[in-house]
Amino acid sequence: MVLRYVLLGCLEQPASGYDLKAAMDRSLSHLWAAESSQIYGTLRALEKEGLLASSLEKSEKGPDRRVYRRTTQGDAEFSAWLEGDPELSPERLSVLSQIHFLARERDPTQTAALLERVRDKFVERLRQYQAIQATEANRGHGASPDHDAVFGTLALDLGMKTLQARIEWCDEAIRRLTGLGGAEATRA
Amino acid sequence: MVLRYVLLGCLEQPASGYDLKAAMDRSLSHLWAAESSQIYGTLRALEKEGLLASSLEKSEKGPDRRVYRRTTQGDAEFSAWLEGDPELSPERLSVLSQIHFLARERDPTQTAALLERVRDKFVERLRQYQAIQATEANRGHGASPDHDAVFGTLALDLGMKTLQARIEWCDEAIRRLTGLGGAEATRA
DNA sequence: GGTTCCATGTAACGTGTTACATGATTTT
DNA sequence: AAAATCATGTAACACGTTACATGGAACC
Repeated sequence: MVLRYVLLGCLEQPASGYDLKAAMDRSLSHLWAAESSQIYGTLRALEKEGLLASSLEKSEKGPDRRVYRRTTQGDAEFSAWLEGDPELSPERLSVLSQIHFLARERDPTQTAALLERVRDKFVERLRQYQAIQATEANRGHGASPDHDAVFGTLALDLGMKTLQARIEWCDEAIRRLTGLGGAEATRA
Repeated sequence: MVLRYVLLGCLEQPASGYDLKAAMDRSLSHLWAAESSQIYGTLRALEKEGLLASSLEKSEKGPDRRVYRRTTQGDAEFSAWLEGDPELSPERLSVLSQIHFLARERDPTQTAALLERVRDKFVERLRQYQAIQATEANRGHGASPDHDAVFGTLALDLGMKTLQARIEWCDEAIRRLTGLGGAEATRA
């Protein structure tokens, strides 16, 4: 239900599935990623529904391209989505299950060790985000001053804030666990 | 790849699919939820792989129950998962796409309004978590002092910290946007 | 002639949801 | 007799990933 609208949104200008895949890999990858197979399938579905129309065009290099463009119906449906209710996907962080069962079946030291590893992964991901942010800051000083500069970083900011909160959570949990293991529980 | 291990983990004591569904709804719902159909299917798959064995047993009320128990192989595989590498599922918050395109196609005021609505949803979810935390604190003062008391709240704490971070992000983004709309951008 | 890039797809699988079917037993 | 609860499932769909197939055109 989301890729549909991402594709519609990317189709302000007519484009082929190949173009869209490339565009998404380039500038939307940390927002929404998709494989070619899924993109092509979704485009066909959108055309069948009447939100897109396509035509075959000769390519300068390579085989013919199927170029999609939004129909008026497509414009309308995209607008409706834009202004519609924001939907929050349910969160499930799978690693919590592992922590839960490990804490039940093993001693606090092992759970703390697992939490350290989880923490490391969060930190690593945070560093990746910081690296992306650094490169985006570099290329974005002559291009588009307001929009891209503000919103390119918005998604990254959210990711980073989320990660920082989770890293802090790991730290606190580890503190509580090593406290339990070393000194017979502080209170509880 | 996760429900498998949640079920294995819940099967310290033999239980039927129905029992497991009930147990998960009761105490693991904010960790990992699953529908009956999926649980029954996964149980059959696990039996086929040799990690579980089942037998039909008469029920006091209702039809016969298929009761599953872990095999030695099941024990081994569950242990391996417990001690294995923690996996972080890739995050994609679908609402970011909506924000992205709205910001591109509409004025900052509308984007700020969307962010307010997103914020409201985060706040509502946070309140739900707080309510759960309150009820869990009440029922958990005679039962199991260390384990459940500490780990029942761990997952909730993470959820709440994550939500708080996201609420702050909304606030900051709204501030930036209304700044842009009102006073011609502070810098950039 | 081989590699790389362009371009579009198919098939199979994995995970999860929704809706429904079936039938027993217990409660009202 | 009807409704609720116990208990197990099937079928269809939705979304997404992985792996592979096909073939042209360009570059070395």
